[in-house]
Amino acid sequence: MPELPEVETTRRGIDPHVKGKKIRRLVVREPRLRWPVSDNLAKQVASRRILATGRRGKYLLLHFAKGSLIIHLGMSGNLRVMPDMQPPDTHDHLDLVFSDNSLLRYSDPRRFGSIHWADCWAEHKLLRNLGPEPFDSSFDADYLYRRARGRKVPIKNFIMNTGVVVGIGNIYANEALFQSGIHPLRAAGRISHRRFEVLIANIRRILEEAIAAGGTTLKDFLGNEGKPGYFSVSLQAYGRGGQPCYLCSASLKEIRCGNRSTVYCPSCQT
DNA sequence: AAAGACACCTGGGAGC
DNA sequence: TGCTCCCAGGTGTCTT
Repeated sequence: MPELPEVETTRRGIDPHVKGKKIRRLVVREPRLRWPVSDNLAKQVASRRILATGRRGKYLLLHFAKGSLIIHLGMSGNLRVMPDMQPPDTHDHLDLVFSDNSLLRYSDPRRFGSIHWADCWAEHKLLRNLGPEPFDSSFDADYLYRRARGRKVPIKNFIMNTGVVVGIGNIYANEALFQSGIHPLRAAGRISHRRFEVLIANIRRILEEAIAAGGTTLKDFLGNEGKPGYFSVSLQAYGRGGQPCYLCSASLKEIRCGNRSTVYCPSCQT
């Protein structure tokens, strides 16, 4: 369950191995992903050449001269490049086989991921209403402050809402709020402009550090080289419920917020 | 319109 | 060993 840094790590890992490759065929062993893999997909990608890779939020993009593949890894998906066809494992649902016999293999035990064709990716139903990228200059304190006016939703839910900003999953939402000293249940509309500046700076720094470390490994995630990410050693809040706060030694609290595990320091985060 | 609950699915770990 | 229960990185959709 990749968050943005895991998706970006995957994109950077596969990029040199898929760019310029021509697709010979698409093998679909299990079409029952979050949405059924379209019957037309194999025909749509056949004989096309991948010109570039991209990412929008947690969606990974493979761009062709005309059209794109939109891949989401869900909670447990991963992509690996293989030099030639290997016997598939239980959850290896798709292979994108290239003309040189190398392939890109999609694996996803929980099948929460998806793959779609789009003539124009930015207009695809799943992507067209997404908020800005966290590293985009339009994602600033003015923007967040304006969007948050009148909103009573907890700030943690607010920043995890992909219509507000993309790419912030549960782990990094916990970390960003901890490092910003903001209580996860605080109403989004009751946060000052100044605190949004701090929050945005922390979101960016944490995501950058996680990408540099190759993502966070919990259970399922492996980079495309099969190497785990190393960011989990830097987590200061997530997974530390009941343990002492690194800043003040108070016992970190663990609650449910937005139906997800949420850890915060009752003393540092207000 | 906004907020919250629920759904999808498999696997791993805890506890008995 | 093996059963049952709970939890997990996401996010679209339904209900209040």
